[in-house]
Amino acid sequence: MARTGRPPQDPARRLERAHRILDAATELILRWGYDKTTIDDVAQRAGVAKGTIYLHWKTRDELFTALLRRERVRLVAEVREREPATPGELFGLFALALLGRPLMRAMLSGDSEVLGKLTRRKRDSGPRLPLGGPLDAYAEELAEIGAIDGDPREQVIVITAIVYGFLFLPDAKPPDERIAELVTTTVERTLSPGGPLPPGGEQAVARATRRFLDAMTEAAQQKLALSLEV
Amino acid sequence: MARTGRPPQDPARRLERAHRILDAATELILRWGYDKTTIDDVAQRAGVAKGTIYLHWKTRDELFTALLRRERVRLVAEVREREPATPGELFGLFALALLGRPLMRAMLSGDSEVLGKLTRRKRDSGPRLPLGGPLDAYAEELAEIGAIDGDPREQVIVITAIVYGFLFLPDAKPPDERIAELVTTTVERTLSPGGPLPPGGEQAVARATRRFLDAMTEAAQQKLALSLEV
DNA sequence: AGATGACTGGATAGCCTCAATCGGTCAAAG
DNA sequence: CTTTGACCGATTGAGGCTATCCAGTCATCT
Repeated sequence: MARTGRPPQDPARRLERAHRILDAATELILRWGYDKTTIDDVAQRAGVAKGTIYLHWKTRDELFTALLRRERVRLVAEVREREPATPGELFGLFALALLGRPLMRAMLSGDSEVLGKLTRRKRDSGPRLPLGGPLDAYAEELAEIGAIDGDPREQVIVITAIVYGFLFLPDAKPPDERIAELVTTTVERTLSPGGPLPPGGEQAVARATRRFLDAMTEAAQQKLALSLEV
Repeated sequence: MARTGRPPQDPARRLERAHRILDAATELILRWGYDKTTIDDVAQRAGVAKGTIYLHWKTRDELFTALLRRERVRLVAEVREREPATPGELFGLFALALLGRPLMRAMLSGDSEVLGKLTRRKRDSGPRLPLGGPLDAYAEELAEIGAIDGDPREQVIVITAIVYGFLFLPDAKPPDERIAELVTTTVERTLSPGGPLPPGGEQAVARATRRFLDAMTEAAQQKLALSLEV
């Protein structure tokens, strides 16, 4: 993703500069939308020359990709820090984190106001929710533990639908925190088979949840790294 | 909505003609989208002269309004015929009926491919789901019976989110019938507090559900009538 | 009376041209 | 070496003009 030459003088400073550029880009895109945000604008706001941006990314699109990947890393980190112990808590926190990230929401809803011409391109390719293949594995694991009844793959669809539905509530009445709680209880009730978990089940669920977030974190960070250094 | 003069020769024939026009309009709008469907097209397909259409509706928009209202009447009728006895069944059937009605789905999702310039206008004004005020009353009633725990108004939001989420599943993998089932069980699990209903509760729920559908039917039919006569 | 379709005028699509813009490059500067 | 910003050329969009289209009307016909 980044330039092909060897790393520059001070990798730390270089990274810091990359983040400064991404900060500027994020701000401008949220303010003016993707179409109206130019590389010159970003450069000026980041306090670098235009050419410098091209030392980090080959094209405008790659800059934007990096930006989204950074968002995802932060989103996952935000969720992980709160240490959810159940799927309900997990997705409640995901919903909350998504609600607080306008760029992610624009991405998921295909908001053409913000994304401009990227609307179709990114939406068709990228994953709909910032959860990749690990989600299926997680559901599988929960099923084995006995914390899910029914087909795990189908439950993944159900959960996706629930989170989506809450994110794009027509007039989003309750405050974000309340929406997150509602997601939590809805997911909880939907997944739980009714019966109690086997002994040690809760710990197993908590461990599986932690592992899922670790996997997400790892994957997200690797992707981001591709966008920040060779 | 319709013309101000007195009713024409044979009211029954007039009504049949109105429906023929709406049939033609529905077909064309689904095929070409709203923007590209002209009154001339509709007239030709319905086998009437253009002026005749204006004997029924004052403007193009009113024709479209009538069309949507007819869709809603049919949707509600379809659900009611299947006699759902619980909220779960009710919303599962709603989801199923919505999935089978492309115009309604386009409306709800704001599909600009189909709706063209109507996208914003209608979406901002009309109700998001074809469920009006009666829904709140229904939830209230269920709460009194004991079939809902928590704030009924909030549960309405939850249910709305669930149905929405399932309707616009990113890649809609399961077949429609399965989606309907999933909606049913999700709503069931979300609403019920776990404890058993009081004696006679099931009948009470079934009665409330029937009443809700009656109210919806009545309201929808009245609105449609406004679009078809005087 | 009800029904028709030719007609109107306001809006829109298409097209062209020209100027400004902006993504991307690279020779020169530091 | 890293960084810069003037420069290049493709793309975009404003402006203007014309031809077409189409919602809505109404004189005419049945």
